[in-house]
Amino acid sequence: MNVVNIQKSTARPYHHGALAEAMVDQALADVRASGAEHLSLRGVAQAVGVSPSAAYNHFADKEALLQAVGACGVAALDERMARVLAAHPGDDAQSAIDRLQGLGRAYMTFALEEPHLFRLVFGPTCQKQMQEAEWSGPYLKLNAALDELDALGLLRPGVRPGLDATIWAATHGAASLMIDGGLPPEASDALIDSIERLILNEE
Amino acid sequence: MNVVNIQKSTARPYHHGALAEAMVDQALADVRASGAEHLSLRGVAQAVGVSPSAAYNHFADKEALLQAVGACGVAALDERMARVLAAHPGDDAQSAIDRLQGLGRAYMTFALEEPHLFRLVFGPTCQKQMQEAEWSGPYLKLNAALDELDALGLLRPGVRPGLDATIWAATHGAASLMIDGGLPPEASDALIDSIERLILNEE
DNA sequence: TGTACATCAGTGAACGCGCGTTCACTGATGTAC
DNA sequence: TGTACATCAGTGAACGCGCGTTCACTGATGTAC
Repeated sequence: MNVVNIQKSTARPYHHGALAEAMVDQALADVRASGAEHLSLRGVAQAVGVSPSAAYNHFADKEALLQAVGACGVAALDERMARVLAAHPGDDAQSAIDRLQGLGRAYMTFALEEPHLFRLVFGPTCQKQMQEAEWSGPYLKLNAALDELDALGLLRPGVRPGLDATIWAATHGAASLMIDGGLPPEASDALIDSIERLILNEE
Repeated sequence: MNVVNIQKSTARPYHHGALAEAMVDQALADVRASGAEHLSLRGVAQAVGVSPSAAYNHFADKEALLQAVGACGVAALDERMARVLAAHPGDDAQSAIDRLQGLGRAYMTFALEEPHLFRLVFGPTCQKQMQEAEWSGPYLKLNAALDELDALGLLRPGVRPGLDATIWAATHGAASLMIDGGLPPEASDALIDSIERLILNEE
């Protein structure tokens, strides 16, 4: 008899209020769970409790939603790297080395813990974002870590030019290969050791 | 009036004869052109001139076809690398260095020229193949090239353990990043220079 | 302070599509006697 | 050498599905006077 009232009090408001954000969150969760290639706009809308077409008030198309998810992925990686830097402040040699090690480890850990997100971030869907400056965060952190090592005289002479790209490539490649089974997950420690042997002055 | 005869003489035989091979070839072309994610079993069947269900006499499912395509991709990469080795025989230092350089360059060129195939080969579809020994070809070639450099005393001391994985990772990472726009295509030369500076004894 | 109205953010039904896979079938092939 | 028959490799129709996107619409919001 008071069913109407109960439903009325429970009813969702007609306007969601933060639909764009809610859809990105849901899509992020879906991608994390099963990969961008299985993401469904309709599925996201349904999970959020909204009709399929509502999405088009906030995103041009499915790809735009995926790009937003990709941006979250970059942010997540960047945050992990920032945490590493915060955990190893200090101007001494050991701190600088720890920072570089930690950045590489964070990168590979991210890939192993969030393989689907990692693939989206670096995949064709997010190409444009990568070409633009979206990447400055993680890349600049690596670059700065190398500059610090160099300033402390820890790098072998002549080795610094291009080293940022090389180490990024090595870390990224190891991450990718570990995800796909080309290298075992334990390879990350060996990689970090190997890189240090290559770039640091013998003490 | 002799339409029937003409058609008869032109008619395809009921049995294709080499359908499996023809489908792999067609699928390979399709993947090359537009990526594994857009491959359609029905499309391949149609292009080959056969009904959609005919495929199931030769492949368990679509993924099996894709794995066969992936195997072709690995073979193509391996062949490029083999050609490089053949082009630089010789026991001298320069030949050994040229071989390593050439292998890396071939790997990155393959990625840039065949990005879709590269992604398939290293993507989740072919994970099992990667974990099994399918990979021995390219990887063993790299490993052998490093052994040769080491035997000639060209590597910096202490640097050889794990170097195969590190260089594979760096090359693979650079290839991936160039495909996705994270690094410009010209980065491959810089990468090769950088690696040489890292691993070779100063002359 | 109240009201008209433009704008915004939803609904829900429909369009049109291509897909992977199954099934009962038939034409072709090759082998055993 | 000829024939029966098992097996192989196709056909083509159908199933069932979920998808991205569009469209005309309506309820809610907020702003100008």
